[in-house]
Amino acid sequence: MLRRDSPDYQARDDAAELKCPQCGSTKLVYDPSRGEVICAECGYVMSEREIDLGAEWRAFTPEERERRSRVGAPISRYGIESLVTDIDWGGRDAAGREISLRRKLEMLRLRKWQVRARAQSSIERNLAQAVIELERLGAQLGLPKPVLDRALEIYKKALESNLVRGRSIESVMAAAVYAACRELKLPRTLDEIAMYTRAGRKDVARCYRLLLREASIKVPLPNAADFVPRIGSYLRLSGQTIKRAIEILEQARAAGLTAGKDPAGLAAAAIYIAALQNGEIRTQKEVARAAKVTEVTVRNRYKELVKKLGLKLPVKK
DNA sequence: AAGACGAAAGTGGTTGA
DNA sequence: TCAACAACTTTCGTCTT
Repeated sequence: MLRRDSPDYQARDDAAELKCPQCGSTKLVYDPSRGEVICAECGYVMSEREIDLGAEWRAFTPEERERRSRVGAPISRYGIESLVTDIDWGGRDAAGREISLRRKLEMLRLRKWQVRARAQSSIERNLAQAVIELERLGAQLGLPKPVLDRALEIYKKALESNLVRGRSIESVMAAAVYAACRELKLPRTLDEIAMYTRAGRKDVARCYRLLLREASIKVPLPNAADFVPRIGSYLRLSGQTIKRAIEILEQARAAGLTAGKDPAGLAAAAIYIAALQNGEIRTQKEVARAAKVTEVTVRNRYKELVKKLGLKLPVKK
């Protein structure tokens, strides 16, 4: 995902110097909910894929740490099954002797708890796998911790609603991650997430819809403006241009041009126009690539926006 | 030569019967 | 479950810079 030739890659290196690579300012603001470091001067987004590995709480005493910690020892992928013991029916001990009624009753009780404990552990076992999956996805997509937390919450909900049975843990978790991204307005497309999942896009999409319906998860509609900062920073555009693009989108929304259109395409078109107006020329191809849509879509949207909104473009010489 | 443009045919997903 | 449908993509020829 993070290619060596992408601006993001560059940005990550630059972030170590705590200096904006665009304007050189040292005034940097960290937005933990998005996992982005933003230049306060020009709006440049650096190292958007930074991951917060720490806990989101602080503890000053060991007791506090104990109380606030929600995790235990690392969960190992293997060997969980082998820890389970079966208690046999039948009233004989290991040597084949009849055992007392008292002992039998005690064993009955033990067996009952054994079964209960195992029923619970099946959920936990599933969850353990799911967490592994979540961490893998999170690392590959470069998602900040709040998103991962939220994704796990959603996944647990799905698990409780019996939505996981019959589906792969992987695809349900991918759907949960996608939902969490949408909720927290961290624009990741379904394709990006599906790219790192064996289940495939279709499967993930189906699970996602299921989540929305069955687990009553509400997700705000995708907003084209949410895509702008990411695309803008990829193209190394100035803060003004990004601001202008968002303005254009706001106008478009007010004029009712955004309904049913691919938000990424709209964002790309707005950026293309804004860049042109500010003299930071980018080709349609570049913008399209950054927004992960085709030139044609950028073109169609941009033509539409210019026409319907009566936007003025600088005359080309 | 590269970018912008538009037409036409193809694709995957949604909707309504 | 199927067909109609809208939006987007792919492809390609033409025009502009």
